[in-house]
Amino acid sequence: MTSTLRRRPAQRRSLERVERMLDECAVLLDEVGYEALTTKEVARRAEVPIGTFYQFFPDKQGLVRALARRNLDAFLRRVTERLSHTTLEHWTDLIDLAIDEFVAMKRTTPGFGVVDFGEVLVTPGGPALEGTNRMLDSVLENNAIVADRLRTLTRELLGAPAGENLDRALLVAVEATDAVLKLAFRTDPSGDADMIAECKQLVHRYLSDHLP
Amino acid sequence: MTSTLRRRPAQRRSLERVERMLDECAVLLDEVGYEALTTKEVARRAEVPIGTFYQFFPDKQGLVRALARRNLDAFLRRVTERLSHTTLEHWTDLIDLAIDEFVAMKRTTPGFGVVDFGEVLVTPGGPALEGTNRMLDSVLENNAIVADRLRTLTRELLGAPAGENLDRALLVAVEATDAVLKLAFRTDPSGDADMIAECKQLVHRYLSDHLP
DNA sequence: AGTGCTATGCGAGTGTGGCTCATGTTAACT
DNA sequence: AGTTAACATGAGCCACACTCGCATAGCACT
Repeated sequence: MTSTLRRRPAQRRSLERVERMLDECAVLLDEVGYEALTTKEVARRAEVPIGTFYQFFPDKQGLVRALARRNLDAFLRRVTERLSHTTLEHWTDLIDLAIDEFVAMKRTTPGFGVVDFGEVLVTPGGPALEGTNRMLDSVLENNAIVADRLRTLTRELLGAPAGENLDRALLVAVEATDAVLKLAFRTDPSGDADMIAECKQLVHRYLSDHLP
Repeated sequence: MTSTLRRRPAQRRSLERVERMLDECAVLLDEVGYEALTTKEVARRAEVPIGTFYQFFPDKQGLVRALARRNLDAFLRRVTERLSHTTLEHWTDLIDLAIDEFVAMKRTTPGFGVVDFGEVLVTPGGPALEGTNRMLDSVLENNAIVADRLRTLTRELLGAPAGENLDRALLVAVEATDAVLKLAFRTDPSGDADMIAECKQLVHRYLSDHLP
């Protein structure tokens, strides 16, 4: 995939700028939501001229996509980090750990409540004429990345099981988890605890068909 | 809830116009997606002046929300219709029937692939300043309506079971189903059959904790 | 230090879309 | 026929996404 950025920031200054823009994008998303987010305001808050903004991001969606990507990286890093301090008894522990980490990020990482890994919006541009929307593709890909990582971890944990169906099952599980957790946070802005528990239950039940 | 329409069309002409606008909105969604959809174009295709458009719909989101609502009504009607021709053996048959009908609508109803019951987008406007987004609320509500209907049907089918947990469980199930089916249609525009099967499996497993 | 040359920084300006509102038209009732 | 209220209309307003041509900074070589 071609990078989500137009120009990859080479020098320190540019790199900081890109980070600042992503930071401000995140807090603005929390403040006003995706639709009301304006590139001008992001640029203004990050103290970057609008022209420069467009040197790095192809468009508004590109900005949000880049943020989603950063969120994904952070998530995987945090999960890996916690795994290095923990010994898992059962594959269900892995699931629970991942869900807990996701929930923690929902609560603390700015903007994560709105975009997490990318599913803010919005539309597959059908057989569209032009400018078809890459957003959903990126969700697909991002959730697929999570699923892939989980598969690897599961393999490591359990020796070497897994028909090819496991891949699909994990993807389904990730997608379902994503949706239910979103529901949990819509129901209760701090994350409905009962629903989070239900989410774990859902995934455990489902995956027990595919794992020991 | 206050109606999604500004003015309820009283006369025949107005009613037809509103229907036409929703129809054109649906096909446009398929053609260009949500972001690229313009109110001007919807109005133009429906042969309705833009001013009149805004007599009925509060804004672009209101239009899409109204379409989502119409989709929901159609879905419930179709499910009810099919139920009247079928005798269910088990509650799983109900689930399967609902899923099949949803899939059928994804395949045939214009715009349904993009908005179904409303989750096109987009954002909860945080503690936003103004114009906070009602879209997600409407998803919440719409999926809750589906869940509620399913609960009633289940009660009828099984006599009278069900702790209060069943309500939550059904909501979770609907949300998860929605997400997985979306995945199935992203993976394969005509609806990945294996994934649809997995979806049923997911829900069966999960709900078997709450139903006999 | 000076001269050319490329990469990067910049923000006024352009096109377009969402939405309004002043005015025209029809219906409803007396 | 006359009065009034409801409805219809589209030119125009404002704000936003995004561009483009000029300015500046960095660098290489003399």
